[in-house]
This record gives sequence, structure tokens and C-alpha cells, in this order.
Amino acid sequence: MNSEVSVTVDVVIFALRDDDLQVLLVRRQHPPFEGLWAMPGGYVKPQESLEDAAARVLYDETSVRDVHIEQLYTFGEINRDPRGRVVTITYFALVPAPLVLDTSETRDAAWKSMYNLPTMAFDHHYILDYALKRLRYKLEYTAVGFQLLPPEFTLTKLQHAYETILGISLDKRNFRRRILQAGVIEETGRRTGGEGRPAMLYCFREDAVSEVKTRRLFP
Amino acid sequence: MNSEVSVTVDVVIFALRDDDLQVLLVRRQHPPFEGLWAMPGGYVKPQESLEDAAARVLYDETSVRDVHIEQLYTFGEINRDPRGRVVTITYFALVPAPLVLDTSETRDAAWKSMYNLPTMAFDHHYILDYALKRLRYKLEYTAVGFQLLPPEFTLTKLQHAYETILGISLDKRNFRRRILQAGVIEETGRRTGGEGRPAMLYCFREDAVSEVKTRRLFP
DNA sequence: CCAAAAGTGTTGAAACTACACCCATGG
DNA sequence: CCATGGGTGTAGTTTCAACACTTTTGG
Repeated sequence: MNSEVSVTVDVVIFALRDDDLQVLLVRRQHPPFEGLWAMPGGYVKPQESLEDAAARVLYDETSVRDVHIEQLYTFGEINRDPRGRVVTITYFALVPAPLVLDTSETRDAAWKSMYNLPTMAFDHHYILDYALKRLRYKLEYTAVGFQLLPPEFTLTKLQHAYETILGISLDKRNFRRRILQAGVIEETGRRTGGEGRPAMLYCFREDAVSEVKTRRLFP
Repeated sequence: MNSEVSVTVDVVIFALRDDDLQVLLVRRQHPPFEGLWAMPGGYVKPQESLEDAAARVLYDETSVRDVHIEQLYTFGEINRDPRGRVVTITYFALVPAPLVLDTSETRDAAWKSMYNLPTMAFDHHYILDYALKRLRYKLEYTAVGFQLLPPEFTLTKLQHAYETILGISLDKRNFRRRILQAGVIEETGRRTGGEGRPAMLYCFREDAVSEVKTRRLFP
């Protein structure tokens, strides 16, 4: 009954740092691909669901939990791992900016820019490309960008997040009109202090489904 | 290294029969869920990729190959199979109408309407619902409907296919305008005979990517 | 000539893009 | 009072939905 196929989960952990879209990678300590970078991952335990396994991997790397995690794709080519047959269910996680600790750089884990990736182990480069495509796609249609921001944020911050992820610049007025019209965020009443004119702080609307399929948000 | 987790693939095999969207199901001969219906599936062999496994399952059930197959989602809840921990990578396949043989009803396999499903084993009802959602979604944005039709088809047939799958009726003129404008099909020059005025036969354009993301094709 | 199905255009409404200036606050 | 970032409106264009009649063939 056992199919001699190992099952792992790998997690693409996204965060916005310094106006850059970054992923958390670990440097491999052992062959194969020793010294190269890889997505955090691990075997699925018999007593945990796939999503639990992904959450565990995320928590082990970042001490973060209860963030947006979503299944990406399952990879199972025969020779993707030279040690044997491994099927990997990949997830992507969106870690809100304030929870991104500088991940005690002890255990060879580091944030790397999605736009300047190091050489990756296995087929992980391919998987990351796919994850970026999916993130961009979801951003355009479903308004999931909040998940990378603090609970309260300004529209300008939100726009920057979108621009960073999509790799294009957006028109301020059109962006605001559309994102508000989509009805997924609302004013908190609070405002920022500091430089320049104070900005309204917005938050994600709890009663809005995060997966609303809006008409394309951006050009 | 072996994780004590079994890996299977299950395939949602879609076809259009009698102006109805149907799936090929098999009746279970043994416990658990003996006598209930299930999606065709099987263990992934160590020497085949996931997609190969899905193609094999499809071929075993239908003697059809080289059709559109696409990964759907991976299910791995702990108790979805009472016999043990099973992770299932699900695929969906679109079988063009003329290849749908009446599947020698010998081995307890049968086509069932998606709109009137029997009681299903495991979590298969849920999976089928998900597959339908995905198929509809893809249809709206990516023009994959051809895969369920013969190589040459009339616009009316194509429209019927869309209507059957989406469960709504569409305006003839708007449908034609949009589907042609999307540029994924072209005239063959041939026409139908038979009842009424002959209709132009169209075919899928080989040089068009089937996955073109068009602006929403339908309302 | 009649039944059956194919084919075709227009109009009003809504959505989209592009674009430039004034506003509120802190120092 | 000035530097900094926040905030707002419109016009021209494109896209969209709704809708009914004429054409071609076979029997």
C-alpha cells in the first residue's frame, strides 16, 4: 500500500522588505546541492495535514503563524531529487511586514530579493518563478495584497506594495478609485503622523471575502 | 526517508454528452465506500511522473490519450481515506466529444451528469465541485472549451458547450464577436451539411496558445 | 414554399485611461 | 513659509450589453 514515494511540502515565504519583494531561503548544509539555496521545506508527517505541514515549516523558519497560506502546485517529476522519488506540495505564504523579524541569521536562512535570486537547489528556481506568476495573478484579480502589509496601512503604502510585486508603476488616482470601489478595505478613522500631510489609515474589511474576484484591478 | 504517506492521483474526466456536462466515475467494488461512486484513480508508480500517472489512469478508463490534462489541486487531509494516510493529486481531463466511446460499461464505469451526481466515496463530491469551479473559471478567461469538442465545430456547437458548462445562456451575437476577436479559432473553409443553412466549421488555431488570458469572455 | 438553423449591426450605458493641481501638517 | 507627502475630478475613448431580422439550404 505504501507507494515508495516520499511526500514533502516546500513553502515560498514572501515578504516586502525595503520596497522589495523577498523570499526566505535556506542554505543547504548537505548534499545534494550543498551550499546552494533552497525553499524551506520538510517531510509531511503522517499525523498532520498538508496545510498544517506548510504552517509548521513556516513557523519553524519565521516564528510566524496565522498568515495567508495557500497551495501553489504539486511537483513530482521523477528526477527532481537525486536521492529518490519525492513529491512536493508547494505552498506560498504572505508574511505581513511587521512580523518579518530579521530571522536570526543563525541557521543559514536569509531573505533574498525575488528580482535577484541566488543559484537554487533542485527545481526551486522554477517553482519560485511560478509562485511569482501566481502572486501577481492573484493580486490583479483578487485583492490579496493586504496580507503583506501591517493591519493598518495607507493607500500609498498599499500602492507601493502592488507596484513592487507587479513590477510596474500605477496611477495614483486610478489605483485609489479602484481599490476603494472593490470594497475590500475601509477607513479606520486613524491617521498617520510624521512627515507631510497625515494620511488616512485603512484596514482590511473582515466581512469582505479576501478572495472576491473583482474585475481586473489594474491595466 | 519514506514518509509513510501514500500518493495517488485521481482524475476528473470531463466530457460533453447529450448537451450535458458529464464525468466518468467508477463504482467501488470493495470497502471502504463499497458500492458508491468514485473518481478513477490509482497509486503513483515510482517510475512515472504525476502527469504520466494521471494520463495512465485516463487511458485505462477511456482508451483515450493526448487530451488536455491539467493539475487541479492536492488533497491531503488526515482522515480522507479510512485505510490510512493518502495524499491525492487531482487532475482534470477534457475528452473531446468524438473520443467518448460508450466506455464498455463492463467494469462498473459510467458517465454521470455533473448536475446530478450520485453519492460519492471519500471527499470526491467536494473535489468534483472544485473541478467544476475551476473549469468554469478557465472557460471564462482562457478559452479552453475547444478541448471538449471535435477538431472541427460550428460556432453554435461551441456556444452550446459554453452554455452547458457555465450553466447560463449566452447571446449569440456577442458570443460570436468575442470568441472570434479572441483569435483562438479560425475558419476551416468547410461547412456542415444537413438541416437548415450550412454552418462554417471552425478549428482551434494551432499557433494560438490555448492558455491565452483574454479579457473576460463572458458576462 | 416552408422549416430549420446560420448569420449579421447598432445604440445607449458603463468602464477605462490619462492627466495636474491643491491640501494639511511638521519643522 | 516651505518641504513633504496626501488627496481629489474630468473628458475622451473603449468596451459592454441588449436586442430582431434576413439568409441559406434541404425536404
